[in-house]
Amino acid sequence: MGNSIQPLADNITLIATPELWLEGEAIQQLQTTATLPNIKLVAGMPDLHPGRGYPVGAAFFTTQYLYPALIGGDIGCGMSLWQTTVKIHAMNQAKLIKRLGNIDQPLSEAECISLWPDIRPLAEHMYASGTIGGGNHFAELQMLETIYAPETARQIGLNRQHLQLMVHSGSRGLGGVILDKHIRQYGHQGLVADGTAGSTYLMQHNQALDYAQQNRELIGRRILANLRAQGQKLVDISHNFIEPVTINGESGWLHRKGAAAATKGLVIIPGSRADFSYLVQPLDTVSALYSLAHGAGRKWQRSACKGRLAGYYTAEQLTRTVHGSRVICCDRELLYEEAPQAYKSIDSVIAAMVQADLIRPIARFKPVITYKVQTEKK
DNA sequence: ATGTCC
Repeated sequence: MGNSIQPLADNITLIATPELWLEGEAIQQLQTTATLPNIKLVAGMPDLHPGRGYPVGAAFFTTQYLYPALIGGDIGCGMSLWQTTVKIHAMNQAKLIKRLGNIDQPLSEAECISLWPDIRPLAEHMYASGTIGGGNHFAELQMLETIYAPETARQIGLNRQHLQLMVHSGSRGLGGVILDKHIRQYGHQGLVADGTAGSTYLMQHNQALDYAQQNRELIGRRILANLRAQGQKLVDISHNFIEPVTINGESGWLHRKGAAAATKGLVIIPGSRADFSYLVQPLDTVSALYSLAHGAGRKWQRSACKGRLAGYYTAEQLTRTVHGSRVICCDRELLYEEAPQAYKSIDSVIAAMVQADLIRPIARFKPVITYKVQTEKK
């Protein structure tokens, strides 16, 4: 095994199989980024795809220097998984959708505290609290489809009779404000981590990381409250952030951009809205820079989706999937941009990591209801 | 990605 770990250069590793489709531009971006000063090691995940200058689905190890632009605006973006007490057989889709209601408006401070009495202060960024955001962000009710590791599934409390809830969201406007300010002042260059600029960024980055995690918790609690259910958060893993690490005895900074942290317990990896999501246990991931794929990875650019799909599918048709799940999305553009056809098969991404001995699958889930946005655009 | 830009 381990045949899906491909060295692209002295300092670049790519986790991919021959069957896995990867865009040339993404590999190009990976190689270009690897030549930046003080970037020592680079690992491409099997969901690697092109980003704005830098690839998405990769981890970068630097010494001394931080590259805020590598992380991008959505600092702290991540995935959480909850086990809910919503009984599958006691609920139908229509009832669930009705109860879920509209969660597009930010929660007031009082609502936040009511949902989560132990919440830490969210400072001035209350405006987006409890909201999912746009783009590829979503909340999804799911049901267990296959359990691969019954003992682990039992230990963490996975329950076949009850729905699971997955939340994908980030730091909303906060991370973007931090990056914009930083880029205006210093551009895209790397900054010494313990210098003034570097340490200021790192402090703000840590706040955004914290805010993003709290916001996912709020979203989860908000949805559970609407469903009149309880729930337990099983997993919360960020895929856009920087953390200090020591690799081969050298201390430095691990930058993850669309790469899930593999050092913080189980990881939930979503497929497209018409595909499975996998709960996995990370194994030895040092070859992948302690990271894993964060999803299926885009196959088509956002801008190409409508042109490729509009002749075949109406927006209405895109609100139903092959799994019989429903997509709550009143934004027609987003329905096309996030169509399952725009993403790779999650099985191909998972297979690459299994073959590389990076993960052990624990269970997989199928979508029941995917919530994007309920409110019509003006 | 964006209490988003046209």
